[in-house]
Amino acid sequence: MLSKLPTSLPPHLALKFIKVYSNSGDLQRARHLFDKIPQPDLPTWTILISALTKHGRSLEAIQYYNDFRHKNCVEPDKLLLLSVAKACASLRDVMNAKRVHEDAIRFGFCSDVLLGNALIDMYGKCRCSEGARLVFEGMPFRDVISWTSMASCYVNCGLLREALGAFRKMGLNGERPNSVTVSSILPACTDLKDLKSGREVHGFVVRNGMGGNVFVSSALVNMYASCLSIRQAQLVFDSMSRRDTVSWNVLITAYFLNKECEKGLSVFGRMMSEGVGLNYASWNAVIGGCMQNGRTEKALEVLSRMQNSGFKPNQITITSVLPACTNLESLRGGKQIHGYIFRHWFFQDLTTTTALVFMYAKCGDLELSRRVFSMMTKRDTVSWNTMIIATSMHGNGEEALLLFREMVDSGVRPNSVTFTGVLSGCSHSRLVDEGLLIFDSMSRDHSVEPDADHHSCMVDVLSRAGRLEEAYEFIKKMPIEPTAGAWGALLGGCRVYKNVELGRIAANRLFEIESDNPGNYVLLSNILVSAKLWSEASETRKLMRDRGVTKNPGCSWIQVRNRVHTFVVGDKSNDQSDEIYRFLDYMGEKMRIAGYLPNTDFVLQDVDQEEKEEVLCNHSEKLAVAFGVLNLNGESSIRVFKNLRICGDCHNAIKFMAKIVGVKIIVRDSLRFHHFRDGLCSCQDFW
DNA sequence: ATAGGGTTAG
Repeated sequence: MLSKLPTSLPPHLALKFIKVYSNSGDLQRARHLFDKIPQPDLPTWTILISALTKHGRSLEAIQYYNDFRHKNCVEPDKLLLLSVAKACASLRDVMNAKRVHEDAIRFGFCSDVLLGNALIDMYGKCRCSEGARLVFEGMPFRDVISWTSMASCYVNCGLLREALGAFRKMGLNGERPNSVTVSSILPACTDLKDLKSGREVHGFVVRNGMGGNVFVSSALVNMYASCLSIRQAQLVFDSMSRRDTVSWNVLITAYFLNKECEKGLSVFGRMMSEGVGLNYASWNAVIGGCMQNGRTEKALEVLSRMQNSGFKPNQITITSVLPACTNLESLRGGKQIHGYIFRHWFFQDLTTTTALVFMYAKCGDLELSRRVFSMMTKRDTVSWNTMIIATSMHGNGEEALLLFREMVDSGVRPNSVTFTGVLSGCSHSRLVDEGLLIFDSMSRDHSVEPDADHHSCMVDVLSRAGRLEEAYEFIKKMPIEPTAGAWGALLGGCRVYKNVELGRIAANRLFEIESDNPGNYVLLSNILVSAKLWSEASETRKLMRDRGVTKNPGCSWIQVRNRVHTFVVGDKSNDQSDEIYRFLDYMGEKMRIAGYLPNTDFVLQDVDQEEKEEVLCNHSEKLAVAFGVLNLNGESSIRVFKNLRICGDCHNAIKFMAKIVGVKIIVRDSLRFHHFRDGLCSCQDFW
């Protein structure tokens, strides 16, 4: 068909054909025809560009608009600018948004309410409140839509107080808010947890009879759930005359946010039995809600029901369930989800990719974590933070510092989480001076005020480097009340550097502010035992018993094929327990020949030397490592996880084992990852 | 012409 058309149509005919093709949605042909016209006139440009925008082909619309500007022979009309403004809004394209605004001024459309409103909306979607305000303030006449768009823009930009201000001001300026205004403004109250303003808006809704609008009433449910209580939210929900899927979704989310999983699930059940249509957000609200409340199993169960109901997990579903692999440290499951993400092109999404980076890091594979991060084309504060935290967890402080520099250089603003990440990296790599410099630069260069966590990180930086007196001085000079984190860091340092005096001070503070944490009693007792202060050590353990505090049982686990195998000290319940102990015996001989000396400091009981060595050989981490080595299946590395800190003797023994067996052994304890390879550990024995 | 719900880091 196309080839039979004459190559150059007379202009009026070309316009007619482009119109026909555009209206029928055949934009390929419309473009084809358009491209052949040597000098299109204004109506032709306008028809094509507005058709492209209307059919969601915003990128092409903007390209043609830039062509149009380049040729510079015709002036744009209002309709053309309106279309391009819409295109910029849908792509959140600030750069071209500014061009449209410029043209509107240059060609004298500033006083037009219709175009002005479109420009405000465009800037709002682009999250550029300055632009929107310029347009808004330059308008000679403003209607409800101008005010509503301005308020929406403020909400989009996170300027919630300003949004409420606009709502209040519009009444004074003689414009009455409508239901759209109200449903735009209520999320501001919700996010601010501002019950007073929320009630004020609710009053307005009642006085003006807007309660029947589902947008408005659903927003009210959300507001009450966030500002007052789930009960009040339920009351508003019950009084609604009309409810749609979104209203139900709001209620479900509210219950999960309030940690009432069973109620959330039962609302979801009612939704199904009452025949309310479910959509993706409904499923995602339940799955995400379960995940947020630690109900991983339930989340996975709902996920499979979702799939059985004909909903394919979408990008948000996947991002919600990915932390299941992160928390279960299931590298296998995580890789499967990565495959799904790859096949469905979800990897373009920042949130999803960030969750992937974190999953790989927490599952012990920093290399894959880096690889995913390096492929990201756009990075925000959270994604940079995630990579920084990932490298810090693995003890690569230098790399964390480099990432931090790169982040700042690329113009992404660090927040308080960034600094917790960087500083903990410094503490794991003995970067004391660097840590101090970063800490000092926080408020000066980045306007982030150091909080209690940052101070604790600094105590950790100093303590881990053995500068215990300085760490103690730092605590004493802190402008805020030192938390358990700060004293805990000092106590940890005292354990490594065997400082009884400061250890006692730190522990005694911890026994007051964190009296139920068994770890503190155990740490002090360990310090006292290694100083041979047996009776004081047993007093500490007595104090712990008297207070009813019980030691957390240490346990280690490892995933082999599809199963997680868990070990406690002296465990003999594994199918392969006999082999494990035989293997450890055999290893023990080889290790001794290689120069390994058992470090019996780590045995608490006052027993004789031989017995102490016996006790050391059955620590859960050694059992899990042995099991991993026995079940290598051709892998060159194994990953073991432990709930408590790795024991010092185990740390030493695993170095020897990695060398003798010739594999990479990765152990994650409660504080960080240790990469054992060829007789050395990545933490440089600094843990 | 302007409107609501589901996702990532400590």
